[in-house]
Amino acid sequence: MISQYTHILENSGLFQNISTHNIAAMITCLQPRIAHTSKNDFIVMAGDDFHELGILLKGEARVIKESAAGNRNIMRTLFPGDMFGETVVFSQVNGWPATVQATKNCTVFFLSKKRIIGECESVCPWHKQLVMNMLQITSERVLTLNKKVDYLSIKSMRGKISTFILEQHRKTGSNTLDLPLNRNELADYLNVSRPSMSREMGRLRDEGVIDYYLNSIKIKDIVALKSMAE
Amino acid sequence: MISQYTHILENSGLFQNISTHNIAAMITCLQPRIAHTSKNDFIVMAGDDFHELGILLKGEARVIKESAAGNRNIMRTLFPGDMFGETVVFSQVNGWPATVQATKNCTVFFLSKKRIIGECESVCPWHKQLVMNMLQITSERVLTLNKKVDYLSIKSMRGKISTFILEQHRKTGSNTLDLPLNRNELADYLNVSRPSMSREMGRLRDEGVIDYYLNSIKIKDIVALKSMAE
DNA sequence: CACATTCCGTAGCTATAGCAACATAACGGT
DNA sequence: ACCGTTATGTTGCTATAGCTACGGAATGTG
Repeated sequence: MISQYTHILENSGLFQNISTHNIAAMITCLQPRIAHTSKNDFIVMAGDDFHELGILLKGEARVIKESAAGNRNIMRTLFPGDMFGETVVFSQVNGWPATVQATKNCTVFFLSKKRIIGECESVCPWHKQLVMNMLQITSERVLTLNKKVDYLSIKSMRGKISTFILEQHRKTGSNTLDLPLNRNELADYLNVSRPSMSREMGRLRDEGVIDYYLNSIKIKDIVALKSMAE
Repeated sequence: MISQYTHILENSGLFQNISTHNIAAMITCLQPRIAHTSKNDFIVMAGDDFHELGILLKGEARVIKESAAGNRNIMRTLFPGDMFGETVVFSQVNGWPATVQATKNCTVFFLSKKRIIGECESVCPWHKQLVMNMLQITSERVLTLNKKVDYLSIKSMRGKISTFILEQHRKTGSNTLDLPLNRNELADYLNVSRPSMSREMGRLRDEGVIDYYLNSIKIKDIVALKSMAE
């Protein structure tokens, strides 16, 4: 029954660095709740008081959030192995901030907060790894979000572009680098419009600060580039 | 020696829901490293490979971050009880992204990642609470950052203001509400300029959507307000 | 009360980025 | 090589928000 899904759990981050064999053994101890949800049914509703974390084992689902204005937005689409609710479960928020709706028939693996922390430490030494994984996942989420806030807080187009290029430069150390995103994705990430971004990149090129062709960028004047990033 | 600081640890979030008495007992098991740093000395340098989390017990320190352009920015000021490095420690980042510098003579409490997770479960039942606290702190940080990203992603002035007011409205349920921030702080939070914000608020008032006086706001046309929030 | 200081509202000017629309270049499949 | 599709570059117009500066209100202090 569950054992057929261990390979999915293995790829879910929560169980990283735990061998397939041990995952199978842990499941007994974790006492997950397995739920089957039909297409279009709700897995969790916004506002529900719910103290579990979910991992989608089979099917497909959508995380839907209602904006302050009352619009429903699809935040992300879940595929087998994806986890949801991990942030809410460990916070002291009283209700789920989003709705999860099955878009196909789904099988979902629910874990209670208490079980993750470990009520059976003596029996199950892998709990420590589980907790470590959980901490790692949320910590890295914090770092990602922090970086995103950094970018969004830059007001000028120039600043955003330059900072992004410099960041890539720092990672590779090279003056020629490949953008990991295409123009649309980059514009989305920086929260600007694509044409405006292209225009500004063109200006930077005209001024001899950078050169580029498609997603390959060459830094020609790093001093100037740094000054653009404020 | 350390015992004089237990009341500070008590207020640090990491030790919430653990009694003063138990904190004292835990310290033996956690084997913290206590460091004394003179004014202007560095507690941690950016790039250091460091696997501990810090809590400032005495003194004052600054978290300084170097921007992509090479500028040094003061990210925050630490006071006794404040924790730092908690995000980095549990992620797989190889070096510290910021520098922590003492601005007064400091006493710092360092805890290793391993000790927090707990190497001595049988002896110390409070570890679970410690881990819970850690998870709660980072989870709530994720939620806060998510909210901030939401606001920053709204492009129009109107959208930002309306969304913020609606959010406050949802919390209290009342049509008259007090802003928790003054104009400068609000403008900072929304990452816009104060005069532009004031101007747009004035327009919303002229159009009969809201009314306000200083930090007290009255929603006059909630339907319109919701439509402004997109 | 007088005074300083902080906070807030307002206005004019300007730079900037959004938007829509179109042109061109890369890509992928047949 | 052809064609359809997608990604990218470019441009003109316009709305929007930034910036600076200033005046008035509120608050705090001696």
